[in-house]
Amino acid sequence: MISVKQKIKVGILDDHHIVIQGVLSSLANNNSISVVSAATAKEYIEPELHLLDVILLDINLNDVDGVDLCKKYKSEFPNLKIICLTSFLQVSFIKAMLRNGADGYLFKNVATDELIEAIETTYKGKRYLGKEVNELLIKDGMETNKNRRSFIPKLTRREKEILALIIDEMTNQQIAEKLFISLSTVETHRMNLSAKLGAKNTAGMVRIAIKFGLA
Amino acid sequence: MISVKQKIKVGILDDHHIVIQGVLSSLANNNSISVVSAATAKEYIEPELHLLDVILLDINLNDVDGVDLCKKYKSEFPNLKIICLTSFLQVSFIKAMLRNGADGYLFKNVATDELIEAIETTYKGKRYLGKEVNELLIKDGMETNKNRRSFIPKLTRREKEILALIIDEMTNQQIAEKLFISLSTVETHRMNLSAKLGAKNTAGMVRIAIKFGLA
DNA sequence: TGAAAAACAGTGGTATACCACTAGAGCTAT
DNA sequence: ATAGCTCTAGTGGTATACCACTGTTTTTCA
Repeated sequence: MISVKQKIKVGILDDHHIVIQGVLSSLANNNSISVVSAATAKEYIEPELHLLDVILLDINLNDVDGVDLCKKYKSEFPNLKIICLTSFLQVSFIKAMLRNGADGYLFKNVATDELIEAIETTYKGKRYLGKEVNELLIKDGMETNKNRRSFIPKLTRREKEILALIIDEMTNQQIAEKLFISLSTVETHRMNLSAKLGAKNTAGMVRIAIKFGLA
Repeated sequence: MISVKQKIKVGILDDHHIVIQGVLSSLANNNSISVVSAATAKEYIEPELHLLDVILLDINLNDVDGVDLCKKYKSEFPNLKIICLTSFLQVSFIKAMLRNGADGYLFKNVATDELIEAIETTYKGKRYLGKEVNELLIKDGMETNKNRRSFIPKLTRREKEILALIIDEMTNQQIAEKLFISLSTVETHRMNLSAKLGAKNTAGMVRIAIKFGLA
């Protein structure tokens, strides 16, 4: 593929040099991502925020709360994608970050592949949650479900209907015929479902749906 | 689509006229399937077996055991596809029929769509089990699992590995790279998995795998 | 009753899965 | 040691899913 596409401009804000080093080396050989800014204190990176497509943000910065920072950055730069990269693997933190506009959430032991995928995915406007993060939310969702408060994404009636048919091995075409709607409509619903569930493809959608108890 | 393809030649053997009538009317308007033979006793249909692509076979024939019949027909006409169409929704019968070479198993309350799909699927050489049948086998598989005897399809080490990666939302390409094998190989494994699990697509594979406890 | 949400539908792609078929290499258990 | 798996890999195609983007109509409910 010969294309002169723009590299994704990434920034890092993290207390620990070692983390920054790790990310830099992970992304060094990647030709679709360039780290244009890295800092251990927010003062150093804030003047460059407007240049960034994606920022990797830690939660436990020594002087300020990353959760608040997330909200602040997101309101100042709505187009900036924020990926939380942290060692806090706690549902409360994850939910707080997502509520405050974070586009991704990764555990610090993330593999290079996943880091790259997270950056590319959020850059494209989709949410990306690390594997452990997803599992944690699902587990939490099932538990809190009984407590009337759940992280289970709210699906509309039609979406649930279509989700069930997808799990039932029907193709979009078959679903369209069954529900007397057009193929496009089914595809649209499917895209929305995929986004709401945070799935990357059919396999993920089915897995998440079943684990959420939606099937 | 303008094509002069051969219709699938189907036969029915069932005690009850009403069932035969139902199948005939279900398939009457279908232009890819033609019912060329229907009978309430085996003597009437056996001379025509060699003409058939697919036969719908009941289990509880008044004079003879359909399970044995299945084995007999299959050995005489290996290319004949046998779909068991019965009101016996019991695991023991289902297993017996499948052991004896049946290609499909449907409950008699089957919808027209599913009947057609079953015929087309088995005609193409794939196994087709009705929805209720599948669920029953899965449930049974999970229960008997504890008793050291299970209907869970035996997957090879590599197949399990690949199945897990599929459920983990990886594409064939990504799996190939991860396992250092070619895309073709992954596709082959995927096809085998799909067949072993009796799934029609990724969605089904994931659903069945999770319900079998393979994930 | 008016705004928001949901459902519907299209265009125009690209990526991926699905499928039938063949076939060699390596291992493995009677 | 040989028949039968398992794993590997290919060809060449078709079907389906994926995706961004835009827009209209219908329903819901504050």
